Amino acid sequence: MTKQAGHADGTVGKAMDVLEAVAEFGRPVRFSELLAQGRFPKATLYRLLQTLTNQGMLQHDPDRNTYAMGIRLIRLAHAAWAQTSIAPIARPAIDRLSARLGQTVHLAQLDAGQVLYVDKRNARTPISMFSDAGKVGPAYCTGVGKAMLAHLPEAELERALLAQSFQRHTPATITSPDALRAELAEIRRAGVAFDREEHEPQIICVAVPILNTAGEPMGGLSVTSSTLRHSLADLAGFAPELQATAQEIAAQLQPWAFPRPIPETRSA
Amino acid sequence: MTKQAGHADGTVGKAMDVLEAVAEFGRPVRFSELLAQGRFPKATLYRLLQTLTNQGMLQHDPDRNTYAMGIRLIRLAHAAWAQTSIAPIARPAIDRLSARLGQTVHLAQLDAGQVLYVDKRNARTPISMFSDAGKVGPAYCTGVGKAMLAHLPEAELERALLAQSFQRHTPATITSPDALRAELAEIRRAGVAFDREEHEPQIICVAVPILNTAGEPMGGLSVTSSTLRHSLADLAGFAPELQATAQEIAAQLQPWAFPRPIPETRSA
DNA sequence: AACTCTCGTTTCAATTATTGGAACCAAGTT
DNA sequence: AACTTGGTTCCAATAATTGAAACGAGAGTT
Repeated sequence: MTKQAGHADGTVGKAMDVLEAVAEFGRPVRFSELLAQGRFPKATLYRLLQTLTNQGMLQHDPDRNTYAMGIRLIRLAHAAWAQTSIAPIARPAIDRLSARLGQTVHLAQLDAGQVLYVDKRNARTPISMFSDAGKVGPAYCTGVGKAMLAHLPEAELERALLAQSFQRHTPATITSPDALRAELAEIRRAGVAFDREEHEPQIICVAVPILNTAGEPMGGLSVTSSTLRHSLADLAGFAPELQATAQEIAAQLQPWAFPRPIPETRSA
Repeated sequence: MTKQAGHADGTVGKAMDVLEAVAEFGRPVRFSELLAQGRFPKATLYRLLQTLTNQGMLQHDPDRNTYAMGIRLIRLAHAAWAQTSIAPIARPAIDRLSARLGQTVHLAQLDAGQVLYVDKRNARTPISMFSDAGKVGPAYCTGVGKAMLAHLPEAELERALLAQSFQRHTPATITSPDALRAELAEIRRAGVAFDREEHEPQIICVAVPILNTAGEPMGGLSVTSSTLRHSLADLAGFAPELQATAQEIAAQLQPWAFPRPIPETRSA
């Protein structure tokens, strides 16, 4: 029978699956726990784990019989962060924006139709940590998500839309592709996107895309607040500053000649 | 660097090699550049790259025909961070320490006999990022490394010692297990460890372990400086503050037990 | 235009690794 | 001692990987 669509090519695909399974646990995990997920038969999972451990991608604690993320993986992740994330480049600009606005600022990138937060600043605790960044969220109901989706080439947008769950989180959530398309057109026209309590009640935000010279979205930048402290109109007032910062970042981005976002499916 | 980690077992091993090769370039890299390394025959390398790209571990820029680290790795980085790191817990304490001392502060954990830096503060640029942290270093010739090794249970110390390269970096580097054992005994007695230009010339540091109630080292904390600015005696003056902070962190650590449950970040 | 050189992609049969059911072992329970 | 749970190993059928070589697409060059 055919393998399930999406991710399953070769041994490598399976190994990456295992890696992610371990990652998702967020703690050292036992063989049997992974086995219970039913992703792979016993012997296969066993050898996969062994291989990954040999490769230093996982670490095996022989006492507790648990597996955890390995040092090599951390090194690679570090490299990925430094190289393909726009965060290091955007950092100074975001520092300034955050200082000037004194609001919560998010920097995100699009990853397979989802929003990956790569940096975050908060007025109260101006220290940015990776523990804040790195989180993944939906694109269809967040400011940065919609801002980026709005500027995606048609073909890629198509794929991205398929990846959306359109789950209703609040009364304001956009729950259909068509409604989202309309919203995206409006965002494209206005140049800014708003999150009108679409993801969480009382949480609102204004966002702009960071575009390369080809007009493709390389990232998104947003100011987030709550209805208790700001109105949408207040947030709209931040838009010019956001735009300016986004363009500043975009300018820094060019020399690096970054690869385009969302590689995704080939052939099949 | 050449490949160290291993007998390339299976396809997975080779894939990881390719991943690391790309990482080492530190920039988007062409197919031919990787091919020129002679690690793999043309077709093999080609398919390996394709697989990794499909898996989101690499990104392919079709215009420039280059490969770069993929975004999926950043997600994994976040997981690794949340899972192996005491940084989120230690953060407030380190903030305070850094502010009070105005010196470069490192927070590290022991990982398979190596030092994994999980946070770093610098007086000049008080923003801590994963690009600073995430680095891996030797244990036998760094302050934090020795501080942690000194408090390892005998069995684990044994394993850790086997993982040390004892490579000479400077005239002061400790280059034998026996010499290191003696140094560790002294550190255990004194409660603090010094790096006396053992890793890099002119770089010195004072470090203390962060111990749990069982006396096992959960991490290490250090103040780093250079001989141009401080003497070892100066650094010794920081020791009490370091100790206090280490204990503060240790206190915060207890309630969380060992593996800290990850705050849920699910979306779909 | 024709030539050619480089770079990337695809083919295909021989080789090799992967697969996973089942047996096996080791500890802890009843 | 019998039974359960959790982890490791066997091994023949299967499916993937392999890589030399052919192929195609551009970019210069003559």
